[in-house]
Amino acid sequence: MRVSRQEKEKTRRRIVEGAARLIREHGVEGTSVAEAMRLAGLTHGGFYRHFADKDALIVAALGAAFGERLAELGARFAAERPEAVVTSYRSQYLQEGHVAAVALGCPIPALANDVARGGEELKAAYGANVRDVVALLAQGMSGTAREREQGALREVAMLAGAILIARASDPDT
Amino acid sequence: MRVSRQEKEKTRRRIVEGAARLIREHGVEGTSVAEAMRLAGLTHGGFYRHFADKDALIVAALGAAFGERLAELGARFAAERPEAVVTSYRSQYLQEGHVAAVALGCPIPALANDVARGGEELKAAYGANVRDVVALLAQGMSGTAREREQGALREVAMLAGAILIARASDPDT
DNA sequence: CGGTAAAGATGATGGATATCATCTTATTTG
DNA sequence: CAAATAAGATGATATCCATCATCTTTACCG
Repeated sequence: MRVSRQEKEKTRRRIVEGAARLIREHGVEGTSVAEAMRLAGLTHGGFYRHFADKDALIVAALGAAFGERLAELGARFAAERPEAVVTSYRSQYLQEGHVAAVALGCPIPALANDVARGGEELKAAYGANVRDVVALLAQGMSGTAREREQGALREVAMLAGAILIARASDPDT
Repeated sequence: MRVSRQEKEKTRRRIVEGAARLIREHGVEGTSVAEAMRLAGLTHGGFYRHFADKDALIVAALGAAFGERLAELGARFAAERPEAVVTSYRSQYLQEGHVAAVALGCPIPALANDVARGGEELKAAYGANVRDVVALLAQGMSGTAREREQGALREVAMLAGAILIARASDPDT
């Protein structure tokens, strides 16, 4: 049953947003096309009306996951003084809630291994998005432009590493 | 063709050490039992003479990967002043060579996502090994015991995050 | 030293999954 | 408004993989 153009667009969005959660929680290999479609309320059949192949979905889903996160960070800059953002972001990031909420959490730690083992296109998208996050966060740093960039990168690496390790360990560390 | 007891033990070691490389490079799901056996010069058939199931191999391989790393760190403490170890470890860790050498590199970043999505047993093993690494590294820190532990943990998180991000990005960041 | 059991090989089996083919039904478009 | 077309459903197909069954050969135990 064919649906209208806008309906198709909404469907696509639903698929991508669902997939953005699935890949963070179960990984790229752990996410099947059929499951992504099911989560969007569809069957596997129509998938190729929206994407060339599974890889294309993954790239789109990665973008959506970063989009959520960049919006969150942006909102924080709109609401607080820039110098306060780094501290508040860090304390929110390191909360137990974020460790548990993989599916909606930051994609930098959640997808790092998957992307590292993925194709060039995926790495390019991930890298560009990481640079965006770092650039945003650098606005809340002090020092020269270079120092702020370095500081933001170091901060992101530390935060991502901490979440990664926390999620991969039993309730300790 | 049955082999001697020592031969079997050597075979097992070969399987585990090969798997320790494979899982770091291709992930747990990306590593097949058959491939691990092939890398050890065997066929898939004999696998269950050595392990109850694939999970058991993964746990053993994880332990082997951490073993390599702990030995490396230990050797560093034997060769340098404790205060020098943190700095030298960091500079070696962050080298381009380590980014490229996933298969033989530190398992903390290489396996984090896989372990986070794995079973309890795997997480327990990972967590315990991370604690060992942190405890060792803490010997090269200054301050109270608590501060040294905190500093080592922060250092490990930062290093792992940096490698993770570097591997998941195109040649930038 | 002979019988038994086990290491490893070969060859199923069953389940999962990406992708393709086809069908139905509704939207476009001329 | 009718014909063309496309969204989504159902149903293959082919591949990969973990695990099991069975066979051969050789180590080990009595």
